[in-house]
Amino acid sequence: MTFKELPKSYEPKEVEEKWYRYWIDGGNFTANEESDQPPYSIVIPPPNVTGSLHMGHALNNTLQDIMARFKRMQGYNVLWLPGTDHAGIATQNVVEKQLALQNKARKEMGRDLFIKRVWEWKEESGGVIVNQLKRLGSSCDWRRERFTMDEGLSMAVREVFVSLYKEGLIYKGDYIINWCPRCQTALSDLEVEHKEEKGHLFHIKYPVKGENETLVVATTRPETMLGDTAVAVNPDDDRFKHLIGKEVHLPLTGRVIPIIADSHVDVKFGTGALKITPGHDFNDFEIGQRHSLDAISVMDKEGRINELGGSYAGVERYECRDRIVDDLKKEGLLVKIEDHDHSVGHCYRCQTTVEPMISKQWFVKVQSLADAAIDAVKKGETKIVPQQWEKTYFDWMENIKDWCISRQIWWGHRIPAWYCDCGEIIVSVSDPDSCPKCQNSSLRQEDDVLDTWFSSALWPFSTMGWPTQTKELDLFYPTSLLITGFDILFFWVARMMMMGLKFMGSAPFKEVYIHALVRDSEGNKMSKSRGNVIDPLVIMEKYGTDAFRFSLAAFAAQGRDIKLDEARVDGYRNFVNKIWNASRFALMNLEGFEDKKVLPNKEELPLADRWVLSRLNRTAKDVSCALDTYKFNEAANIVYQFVWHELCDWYIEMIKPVLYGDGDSNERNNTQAVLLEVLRTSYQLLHPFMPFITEELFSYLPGEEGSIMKSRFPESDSSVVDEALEAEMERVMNTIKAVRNIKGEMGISPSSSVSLIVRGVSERHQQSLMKNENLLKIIARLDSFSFTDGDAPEGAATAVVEEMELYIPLKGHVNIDEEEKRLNKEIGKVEKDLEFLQKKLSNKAFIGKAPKEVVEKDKKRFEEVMLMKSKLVDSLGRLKCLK
RNA sequence: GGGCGGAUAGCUCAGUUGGGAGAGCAUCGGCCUUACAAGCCGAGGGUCACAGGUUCGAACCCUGUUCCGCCUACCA
Repeated sequence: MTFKELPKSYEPKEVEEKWYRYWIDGGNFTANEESDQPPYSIVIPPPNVTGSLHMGHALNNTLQDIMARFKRMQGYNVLWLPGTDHAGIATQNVVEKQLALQNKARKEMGRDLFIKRVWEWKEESGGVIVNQLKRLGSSCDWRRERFTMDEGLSMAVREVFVSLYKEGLIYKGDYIINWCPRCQTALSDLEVEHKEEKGHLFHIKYPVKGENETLVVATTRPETMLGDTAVAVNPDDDRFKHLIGKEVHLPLTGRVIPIIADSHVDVKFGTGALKITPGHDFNDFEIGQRHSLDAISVMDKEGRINELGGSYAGVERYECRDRIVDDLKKEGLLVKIEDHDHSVGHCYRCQTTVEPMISKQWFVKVQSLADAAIDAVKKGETKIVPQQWEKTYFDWMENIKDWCISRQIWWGHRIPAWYCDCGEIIVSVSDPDSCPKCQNSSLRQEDDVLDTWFSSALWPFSTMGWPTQTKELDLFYPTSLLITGFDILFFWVARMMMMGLKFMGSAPFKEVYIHALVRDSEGNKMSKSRGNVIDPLVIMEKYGTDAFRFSLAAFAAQGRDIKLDEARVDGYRNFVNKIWNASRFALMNLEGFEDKKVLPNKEELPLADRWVLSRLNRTAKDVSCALDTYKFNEAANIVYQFVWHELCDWYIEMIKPVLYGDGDSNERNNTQAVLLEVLRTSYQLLHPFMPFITEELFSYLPGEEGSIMKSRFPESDSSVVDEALEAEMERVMNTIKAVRNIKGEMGISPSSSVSLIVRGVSERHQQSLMKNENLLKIIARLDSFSFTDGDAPEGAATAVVEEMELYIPLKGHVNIDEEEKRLNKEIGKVEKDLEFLQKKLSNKAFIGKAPKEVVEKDKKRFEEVMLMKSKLVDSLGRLKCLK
């Protein structure tokens, strides 16, 4: 048999491109709706079509890919369904900006032309993030890629809208909503970002009508006084009781408004008198409703004062604030201005300060939907991991308010409602030809489009063909798992829960894994404005995709944000390199290997081989277990530890004598077989994390054809796990470590050979050590290895491993002072242990109350350590005699 | 205001039923040992934020405090 040799170093780039193409061409990512394998499904959190890959995406998709590849290798029929989101406002903004460069405006173009332009943009640039996901190695079923504006998904949107409308769960009305004066659209509560800002509290005198008295109100937004329709005081506030029912002159307007009593007013805040502007404040709106006050909108859609603002008409809202303050000062009505910090709402797309406004909008009545969504999690139909997020989910769901779903933009699903001159509103899945009431055929469709999250709320089933009852839906809904960041728990997860339960009758996911946010190494959120963004593509380019993915997995501890430290990525790049070199070693040492297709009986194998197989099986079990519970960091660390420190540091070193020597060819063949088996299994364990290098290396293995993706994920064989054997190996390893320690501490060059004499060994251990003599000699670099029953050798360095005393004669270059120092150090350590154990064991309460096993264990330890100490002290005594 | 999370080695972080604190990087010392110097071997380094409590025993459970982060809210 001849074997391919590996190139000297791993070149990620070429390998990654090669294998990704191979996987795609081979249809390896394609789910099969005809398969009778158990289904496993994940829908991707669709990134914005405008987006480009950031760390959040990279983490999110790496974790999904790990699960997808893991489950696929376990024999599941995996569907990982990808796609993008049309991102209404964001996309419209992007295209508008492009148009602005050409001095064009959306409104001049007209709706149809603009939409056409957006589609063109989508075709050209919308694929960026998809390609970046591919670069990451994502094993999505790209044949099923969806876009929220696809025809099928749009149909689902209409179905849902019409159905909810008919049931009375969608309504239209005049309410106060968040308005972005720049985007010129309504926003839902969630789309408003609150930020702490330094502001002022203006104290303004409102003269009481017919009295020689003024009522002072405090406000942060004096410009809204133009829309005041009352002043409210607390009904229990003695200072103002006599004013309730009277009226005040609203300064600068000539209007007169009532003084009302409402318990919402906080006696202790400001002046205790609250001006009420139902047209521009959420609270005031509610108070206004309670007291049947008029709600006056004094601003236009761009945030300028409108004609109802009298002489201020046309003035921008903040400019108006200054002017009003000036004017109040002139009239002597401004009492004072205090500094006051408060939180101000901003548009999540453009950061403009939002303006609460009264406006005709469409809403979803969410209470009943939310109740069902709460139930599903309470019953365990959907499990949220880590569980702490359930509380957040419940909290939000329990306090949810009706969802404003209409947006005054063009890019999105246009609301399927048509208006007839006769006053009829037709809500219908298909475009109506004429009014069912008056037969008039000149109908006008609603201008507004739906919130993007309305369509993404349907994602788990609309992408599988709903409302058509497809095979995919049958097989893959509900999905097995959703992986997403907590930042869209409300935006998206909660809404998918509501819609899935409503329209599919079951929750869309069995489990939801919520991962953390990726931050910079200081712990700050990455953002363009902070300039601390680490571009995942740059990292992939520098360290390779596998190293990057492995880093993300290793960082992904549950419930904790990730502070990405590039040094660790560098460390995992070295790990990739290590794997490569270990493989290279193996392939260089396969001379004469005959593949017998089956592993030798373990009885025939030497200690090292049996040990590595035992460890390997344990590792396989632990990795599966960790992945099943979404402990990605544990899984990564377990396999890292095994491959580097057990396989490379110990096993490969231990088998070198067998592979290099000209000894028993059968023994060598066995070891070669074991080495290949361990490598193959390691690649399989690593594959979900590092798809590329493992596929590449797998292809070099003799006897392997086809993709590692199609191979079976390692299942642990518990009959191979052997604790006694692992203990035996540990004794050998500790012996080697003791020799290395003496050499290191005594300044003896590692290459200089020394003798090892073992005294006081038990018969069993002696046999085992003798069997491994060759191994000990080579790895510990000994020129002789022997046992003695007689006196301890003189002039030797000493160590104690279990019951064994180890002696290394130091011959001519003996350094007694050094060895004395070293022994004292060892004795010091041992004494500390003894002191601790002594204290514990002399505590009657401990002996009496602690479990027997624990007490026994400590007693045994105490004896062992006592023995060790006496041996070390003896050695020290003998050493002193030499002086 | 409410809620959640964090504080462990110089740095970044693990530590799930409470039983003598771990990793990687960094540091120090020694090695070109024919897979790998992106490596190998050895060593040093922690009153697990603070104060109480429960327990034979606490990084872990309970209470309180301080500092940091995030989410959320009708903070005029």
